[in-house]
Amino acid sequence: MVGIVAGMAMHEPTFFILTALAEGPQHGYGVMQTVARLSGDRVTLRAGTLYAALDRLTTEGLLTVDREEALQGRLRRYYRLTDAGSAALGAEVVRMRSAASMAAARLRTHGGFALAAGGATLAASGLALAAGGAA
Amino acid sequence: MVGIVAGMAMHEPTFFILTALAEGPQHGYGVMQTVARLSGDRVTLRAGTLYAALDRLTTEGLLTVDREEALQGRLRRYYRLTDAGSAALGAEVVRMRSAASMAAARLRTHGGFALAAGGATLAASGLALAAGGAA
DNA sequence: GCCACTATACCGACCATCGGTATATACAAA
DNA sequence: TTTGTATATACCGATGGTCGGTATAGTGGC
Repeated sequence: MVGIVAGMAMHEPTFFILTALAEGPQHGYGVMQTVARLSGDRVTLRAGTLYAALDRLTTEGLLTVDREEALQGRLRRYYRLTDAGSAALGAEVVRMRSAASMAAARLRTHGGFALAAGGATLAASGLALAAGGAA
Repeated sequence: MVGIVAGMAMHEPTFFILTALAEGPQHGYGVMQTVARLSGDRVTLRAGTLYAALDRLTTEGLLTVDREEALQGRLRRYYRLTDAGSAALGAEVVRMRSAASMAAARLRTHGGFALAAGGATLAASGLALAAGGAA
């Protein structure tokens, strides 16, 4: 079973969990807060989603347990990205960018519609991303 | 004034169906082929996924039936994006780009892993890792 | 006659996510 | 004191989009 990467797109909560951990190890509850912050409170992970995903991603080899701290009897389990996890997140970034530019191009040819409300911002971010990728 | 979708991320097949229709009306089977072509055969829609999605998106107001052609007794139902559908796809493009740049930035600060090497190399390494992990 | 292609459509199964709940500790407010 | 909120992990049933397969039906090739 490949599944892990192979081009299969990941769901948004999964993507945000990996993104939250990309900067360094964090424990579950910290991931929950980071994801909320990163997404501007748009994605608020449920406990069920979070811990199920952490277990699943660990099994898949994208995450690993960094360390466990016993804080006043409460357990704090820190997770971090494995190399495979970084690669998977990186591949997802590439996939998202290519899909986004494909859709944007087709929306443009369609005519009338020009990327609602975010035209300038979108173009700017696109150029910035292109520059970053090329550097 | 995006608003319509409220930020909920769509799944990849749904995204590709909207993208396929962004250039102009197509019938179901045509969408299936366009999606396969756009994704380089990575996303091959199953009949169940396709027609269920077309129905669902029509109910949600993102698609509408453009026309129906009776071709030698066979029905050809053409769908097209509504304004809401174009807006939803545009919003999704913005969301994907912002999420991608966020993840890329965090991967960079992490140090070890850099996107600088380029998309193709990155994708290749991801696939290589997947193949290795399968063993 | 059989198979592949076009074309729409239904069905059961899978699984990630959602929403809720349970557990336990600490600290602040009523 | 009791309640409520925040931290922190974890289980449970329900939902829903996708997957994989199948049904139907006409066309064209071998």
